[in-house]
Amino acid sequence: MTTVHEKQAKVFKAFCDERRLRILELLRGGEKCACVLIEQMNIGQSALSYHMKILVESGVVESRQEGKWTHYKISEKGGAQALKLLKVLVTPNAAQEKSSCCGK
Amino acid sequence: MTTVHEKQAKVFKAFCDERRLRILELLRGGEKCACVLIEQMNIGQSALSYHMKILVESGVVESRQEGKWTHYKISEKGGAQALKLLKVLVTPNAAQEKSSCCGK
DNA sequence: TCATCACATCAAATAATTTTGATTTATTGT
DNA sequence: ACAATAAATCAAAATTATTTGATGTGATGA
Repeated sequence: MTTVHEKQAKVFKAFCDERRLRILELLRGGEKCACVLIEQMNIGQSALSYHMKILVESGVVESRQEGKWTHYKISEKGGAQALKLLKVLVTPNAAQEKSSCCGK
Repeated sequence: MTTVHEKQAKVFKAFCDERRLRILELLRGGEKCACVLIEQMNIGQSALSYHMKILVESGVVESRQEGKWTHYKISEKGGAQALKLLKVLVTPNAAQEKSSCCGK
């Protein structure tokens, strides 16, 4: 079973790790193929693949196959959705309950 | 030494964990004291304290001491900063490099 | 078809995060 | 000053995440 919070957490997994932020920074410069990311990142092929999977599953990055190469880029749609979700998460509800505790 | 990516990752640590998302959801309803969070969350006192520390360090939540009670709420400023940062992270750079790889 | 390349996947090892229970610190009321 | 309470902190255990090296898969070109 996968809760709504699990799904939301998945989106932000993209941004809570140093290496993935570095990858995203590279992708901000435009679409990159995996081989470029590997050499720019000083990371093993297998580890990169692992991080790319997390990024793609977050929706923030999309991949495109071209022959035997895989190209990655930031997903406009995914980015927009992440922003929208974050906005909700940090915005107080319309209906504010009064904290009924601590004598307050 | 703490890199810029470490600092950025810290902000999104707030959102990449199920339990912290649940806490944030509760805080969206208004300021809550730790004791309320503990009973609503079904979590140990010590574990809650751990998560609250991460949330506060992310800047997204602020705490207020009132006697022996600690109250937490979503930080308007912190939320806005997180949004601003996320927008940058998912927005392509003005200067797009052309991927010089894979014969492209 | 065969060898090669790019990347995904797997299992094991390693590292980081989270939970738990005990202890400490600060605050309150007696 | 003392006992009681809220919550932070600590160390150990439990759980997850990440890296590594080996192997698998699909595409390419000879």
